[in-house]
Amino acid sequence: MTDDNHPAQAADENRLIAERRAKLQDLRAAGAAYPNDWRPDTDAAMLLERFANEEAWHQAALEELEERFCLAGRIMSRRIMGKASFVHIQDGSGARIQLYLRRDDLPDGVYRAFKQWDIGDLIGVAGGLMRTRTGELSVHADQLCLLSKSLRPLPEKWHGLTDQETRYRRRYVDLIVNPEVRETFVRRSRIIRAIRDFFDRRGFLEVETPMMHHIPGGATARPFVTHHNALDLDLYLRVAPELHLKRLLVGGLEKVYEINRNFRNEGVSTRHNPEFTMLEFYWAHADYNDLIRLTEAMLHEVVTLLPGLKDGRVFYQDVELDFGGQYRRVSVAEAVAEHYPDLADGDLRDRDLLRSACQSEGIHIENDWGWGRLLMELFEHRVEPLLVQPTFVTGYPIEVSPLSRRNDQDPELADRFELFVAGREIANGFSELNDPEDQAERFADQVAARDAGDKEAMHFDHDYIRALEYGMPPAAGEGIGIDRLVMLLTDSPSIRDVLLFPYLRPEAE
RNA sequence: GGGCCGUUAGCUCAAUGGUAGAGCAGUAGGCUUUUAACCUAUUGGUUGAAGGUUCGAGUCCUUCACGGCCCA
Repeated sequence: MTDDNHPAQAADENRLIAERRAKLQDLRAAGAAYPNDWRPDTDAAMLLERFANEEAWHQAALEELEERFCLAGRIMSRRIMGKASFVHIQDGSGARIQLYLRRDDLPDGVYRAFKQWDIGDLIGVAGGLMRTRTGELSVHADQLCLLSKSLRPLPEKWHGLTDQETRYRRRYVDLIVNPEVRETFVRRSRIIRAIRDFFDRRGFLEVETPMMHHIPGGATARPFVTHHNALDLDLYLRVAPELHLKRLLVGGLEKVYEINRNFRNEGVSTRHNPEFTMLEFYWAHADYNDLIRLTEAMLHEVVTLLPGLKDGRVFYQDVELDFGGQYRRVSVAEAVAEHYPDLADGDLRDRDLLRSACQSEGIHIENDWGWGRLLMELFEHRVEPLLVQPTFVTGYPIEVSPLSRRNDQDPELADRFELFVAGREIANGFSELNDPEDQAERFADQVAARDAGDKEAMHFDHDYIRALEYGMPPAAGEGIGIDRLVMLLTDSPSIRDVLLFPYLRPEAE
């Protein structure tokens, strides 16, 4: 910081801000700049709800009501008509209520001071209620004070703030002027609370495991690297909590869940943010079929609890999604066979045939990929986008499932599923691999893939193997992308719309 | 990473290569039940940044920054 960045003399200061800053100086001189002694006893939403009935609460009834109300909110609009004014304030409830200010009904000098205030200022108001000619419930003020001066003008009242970049960078302004943004984040909070409640009632313990890992693991993804100064040690931000949560299964915490941030060092898009929120839960003495049933129950409950969503149905980008009842189940092989008629059932494990199928689809492939990886490429290419209604996909190849238990009948497949909705992966769950020797071999395969250049492949986690060697109960575990789920349930086209502060490159100087 | 589009006043937007404008907000005045209040007057610009072409660039060209959409 240099001298020309002094807060009172910022170089980019424009005239509008300068005018308001001058008003603030006057307030400071009067010793009334930033008081903290106003205590509202209600809010706009409560008043609008309580007095919603216009017939019962007509003007005369409101006048007889010997009740005074005290509110605090932000000035959103003003209509000054000489010795009386109308003002709309928006308060912490998110609702707006009109104030009627009449010079002769306010203490001396207050009305004159009010005329110096600006849209955006935070004010306190007290008074009785009234209804205007058009029937709008209004607070007839007999007390009024300025609580916090706003130096920066708010966006225009009619068009508001529409520039996407500014909305994401200045989310605080977006929240003030775009009510649906507030609604989205209220709903996000409700969704997460409903999920916690669902698991708590079933005896799951919410836990917190490390964000900083010596060995990144639990997912195939590139990690962020950071550095611990005192220990002079590089650390990785976690890509998944999975391996720690399963250590807890070993330790006897047999039903655990964590809702927290993961960090993946990959591109940024409408579906990817470098940090994102995952629910992961682990359940001893259960398998992936139990997870499928639990997931259905959870989603149905969450959707039903959200206001305005009945019968488990929700509209996402004009498509109706049905989260009620039992979701469709299909195996990877079935789905691929259905959409690639040239491939017969027996071809789906034929590496050469799958390679040529990928090539004719224009899919980039690597030489060392086995049939499992190739099959998944075909699946992602043509099937995934078509899975609009909630669908559980099962029968995943072991090759792409390094932490899953092998299927008893078919050791090349994992006891695993993924849930797709609106063409997107929402959940990934499987019966856990608790055989330490099998797990050690699969880590070794991952290390070999790493050495061959796959930067997303996992490291060998010796302590995790040691934990398994103590004996992990048979279990199933699942991860659900909370941001993607919230996108679906708030009809948000971009992940940035469900993150309060999505990642953006630094602003240009 | 690639393609397309965008960036002009605080906000929302105009402007054939030829004097940078409007609405809202602001400022001054009027108005004691308004509803995007109204009436009168009026201020406000490094056109994202840097180069280039041109007598002349918001507009055309190049590079860069940031964002949006699509693709990988």
